[in-house]
Amino acid sequence: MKVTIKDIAEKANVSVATVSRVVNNKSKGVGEETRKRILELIKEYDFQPSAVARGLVTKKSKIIGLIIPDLTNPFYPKMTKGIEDVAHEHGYNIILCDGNNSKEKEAAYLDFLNEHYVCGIIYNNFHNISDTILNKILKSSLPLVFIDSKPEIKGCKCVYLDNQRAMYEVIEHLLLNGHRKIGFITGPMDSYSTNERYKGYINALNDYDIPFDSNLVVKGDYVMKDGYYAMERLYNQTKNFTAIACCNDLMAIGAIEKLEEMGIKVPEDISVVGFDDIDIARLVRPKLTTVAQPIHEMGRVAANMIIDIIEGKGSKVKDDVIFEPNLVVRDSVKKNN
Amino acid sequence: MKVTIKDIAEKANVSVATVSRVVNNKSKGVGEETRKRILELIKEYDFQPSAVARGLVTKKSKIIGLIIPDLTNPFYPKMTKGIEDVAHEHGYNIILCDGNNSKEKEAAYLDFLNEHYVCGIIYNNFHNISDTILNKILKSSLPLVFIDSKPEIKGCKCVYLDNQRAMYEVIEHLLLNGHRKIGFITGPMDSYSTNERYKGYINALNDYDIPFDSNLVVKGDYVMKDGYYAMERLYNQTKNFTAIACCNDLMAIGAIEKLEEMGIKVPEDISVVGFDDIDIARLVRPKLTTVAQPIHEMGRVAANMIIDIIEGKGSKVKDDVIFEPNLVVRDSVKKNN
DNA sequence: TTGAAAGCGCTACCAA
DNA sequence: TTGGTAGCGCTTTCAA
Repeated sequence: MKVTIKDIAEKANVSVATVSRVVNNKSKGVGEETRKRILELIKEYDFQPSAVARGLVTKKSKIIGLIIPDLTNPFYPKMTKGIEDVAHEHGYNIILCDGNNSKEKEAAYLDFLNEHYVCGIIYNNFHNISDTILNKILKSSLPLVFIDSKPEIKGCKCVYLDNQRAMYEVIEHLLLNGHRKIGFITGPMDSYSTNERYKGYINALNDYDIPFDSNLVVKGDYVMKDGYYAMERLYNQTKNFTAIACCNDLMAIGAIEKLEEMGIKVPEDISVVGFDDIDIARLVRPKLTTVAQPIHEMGRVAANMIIDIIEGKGSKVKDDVIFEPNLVVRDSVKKNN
Repeated sequence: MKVTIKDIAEKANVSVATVSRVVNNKSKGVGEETRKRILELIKEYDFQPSAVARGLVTKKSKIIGLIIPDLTNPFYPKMTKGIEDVAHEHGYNIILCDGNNSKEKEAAYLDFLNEHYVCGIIYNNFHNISDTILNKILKSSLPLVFIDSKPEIKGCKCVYLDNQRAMYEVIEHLLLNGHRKIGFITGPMDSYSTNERYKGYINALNDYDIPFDSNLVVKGDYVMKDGYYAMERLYNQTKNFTAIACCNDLMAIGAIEKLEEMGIKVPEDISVVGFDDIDIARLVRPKLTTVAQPIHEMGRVAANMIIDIIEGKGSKVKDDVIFEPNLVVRDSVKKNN
């Protein structure tokens, strides 16, 4: 049987109110003598206050909900670590929800978190915010910070990378290395970051007077296998390219796998660039040229934001925190000039 | 303002008890007419019952706590996915706690979970169970399943790999390929799996009449960086080896990185074997020979076990479920004979 | 079929 | 400095 505050109160011959006071470290209102006695009892009986009962009264908790698209993409664990680090520094815990790349599951998790008195949500939505989800968000008065995306909700707090510029730099890098026909493997087209990256691709092409060719663009899904199949589809559509930019590293690696299987050498025959700079990027051969996101730091910032909002310091929190990309040049791009 | 069961009851002109009945799908005790009306109101006002209040009464929840050592080791996300899959099929949610390779944090999480009425815990302890933690476990009456370890607690439920045999097969493979001086990079020596793997190493050596040389054994910590430094230390101790077995893939990859940096070729000069068969293993060059754990399946089994226990079918749950390893031969071992 | 009411473990307010 | 107590939102038992 679990020991409750009432048990401790009885043993100590005081009221539950008094025990509550020492449990919550209210400095005043408890005599030194009494406090000591209660503290001892708490230790002796290993009393742990029920967070549930407490939550029912206070409507608060020290739990932050975190929704991410896919745990098995190393990008997200890294982000999660950043969030967890500062959360812990401030005494908060994280409940991690893996949306499994599914809109429905994300929505279900949103409900779940709302039912459980988390004190805030950090939301890394994979797809654009659907009406269902938007509705849930607007209805809920929970503090909310978006990470790795910028939904079109006025006044919402977001931390994200300048994705457009990032992809622009990738394409520019390819261009400057003499590539003219550049394939592009996207993410899901209804995702914010994919769209931004796509714009970066288009803009760079425009700025360098390269005609856009829709045959060079093929849709992917951010997982490795999909990079493999996207590569296959691209190759069936056209063989007229010397480089491919991918919307993430996982797909780039999948694409390279396919290319190798077809006897095509990277980067000698085809150059490939990734996105994210996950650990694997520097471990595969050729080492993957990619663009790094300061993802751990982004996690830290998001966590600080949500905690500020939770603790009533929301006014000093900026709406948008935008991070700059960092092109990491390795060995998967050939100099063509 | 959040709408409560009381609000719905008022709008529907019934008692909260009746609303509660329809919310909980109690088939009998509510008139068809009433039920319909309430259901509509619930939809209209988007009523979500408070899991917290409910938990306070029932002392149950649909949340399973999961403690893992380190999210950034791809092994654990994979396991987590397996667990989550089954959990979701049964209407349970996972609250994921990343112990960050720290005993203290694990202990803190154990407390955290106990305070929050999770209905069960799946625990992947990194280090051996300390007395503090053992105490917490014994005191708590929560259903508990250990995964990826077998603590010495009588009657505890565990699912794990036959680690000893797995490493035996690794060493045997090396031996059969003509290696006689085999280095060994361990995990933390107070971890169950490390110890078992170490025994496997020793046993194989014995069975093949290879003298044990303590200079060939060096301690690691299961992270990539540590493989790198372990390799360095090993090399400083002795240069008299042709192969190295590592207690996980991450360290194997770190070790290879160090070897390459020193101008030593894998596998031509030194052979390296990993453990776990995470995705990266087949992506690095040379492709890593390693031993696969059916980790997703292990997660599924653990989840099924805990749910069975939670739902009172604990008697049909076996104490131990042991999985067999699967040696995956790739390109990181040289034939020396 | 329905309602009234107790009570889950705690916090917070008011009174002593 | 302390205690009494209402009430958080729900489930559950008993009675109607």
